[in-house]
Amino acid sequence: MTQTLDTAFSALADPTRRAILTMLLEDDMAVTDVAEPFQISLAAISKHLGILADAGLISREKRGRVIWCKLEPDALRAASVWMQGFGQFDPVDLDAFERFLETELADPAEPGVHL
Amino acid sequence: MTQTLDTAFSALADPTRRAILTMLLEDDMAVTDVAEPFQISLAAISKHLGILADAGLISREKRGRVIWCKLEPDALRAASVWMQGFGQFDPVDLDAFERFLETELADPAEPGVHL
DNA sequence: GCAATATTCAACCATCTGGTTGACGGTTTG
DNA sequence: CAAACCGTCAACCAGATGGTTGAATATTGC
Repeated sequence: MTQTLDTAFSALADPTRRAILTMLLEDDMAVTDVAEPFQISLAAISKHLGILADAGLISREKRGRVIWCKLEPDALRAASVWMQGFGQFDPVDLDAFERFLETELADPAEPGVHL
Repeated sequence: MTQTLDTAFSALADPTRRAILTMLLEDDMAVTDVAEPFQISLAAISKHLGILADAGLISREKRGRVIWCKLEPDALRAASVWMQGFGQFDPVDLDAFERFLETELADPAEPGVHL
């Protein structure tokens, strides 16, 4: 968790990592379960989780031999504030967001439409 | 302007590019003027502007031998919506944003505090 | 204790990124 | 027309990124 904006935005730039965050929105998950829907190796997922953790976007807690991953939405605050300043965006349109998540969830890392 | 989220977030991940966007927030600028406060070469700035344009975050218009760069804040909308969904952030706190811009403007690409 | 499970580490690879320099193509201006 | 200016292009480079595989480290269950 170093330079908030640099690490947060570059963490968010990868579709696999955004898909992981979307999954964690539903509930905390073990690393193996996070990896399950993706075709890439567990080690690759572990790296992605490390990047998300460094950016402060998730936290990881070891209980027994399982590591639980938890979304940390506060880390998005700085980035969100920065962005909103450019567009005077309305507070989020939750309907649009729901539709959006469907496309994100539909196919975790395969690009799809994405607005 | 391909996958909106991928290109937008990765464009925003670079501090030089965020500094450029911040400068363009004030007014449209010619490429040479955009480059002026930075120590890197004009060609490097030209590349950054290309990346910002590909992400749809700016537009470029040639008038005579000068190319004018213009902020296109709409491109941030999708990314902003995506992010707000994770934190249910309040509509932007403009005071925080002002303080934030000061640190961004203080030293264009040198990291500084940044929240 | 041993085997299976959960996760990371280390080495490696191909590709992308951000920077450089020098040459080039338009556009003014003298 | 020639010189100066604006910006991009092309080739190159060092370092980061995202992926792989195989070995290593905990922890659990039989």
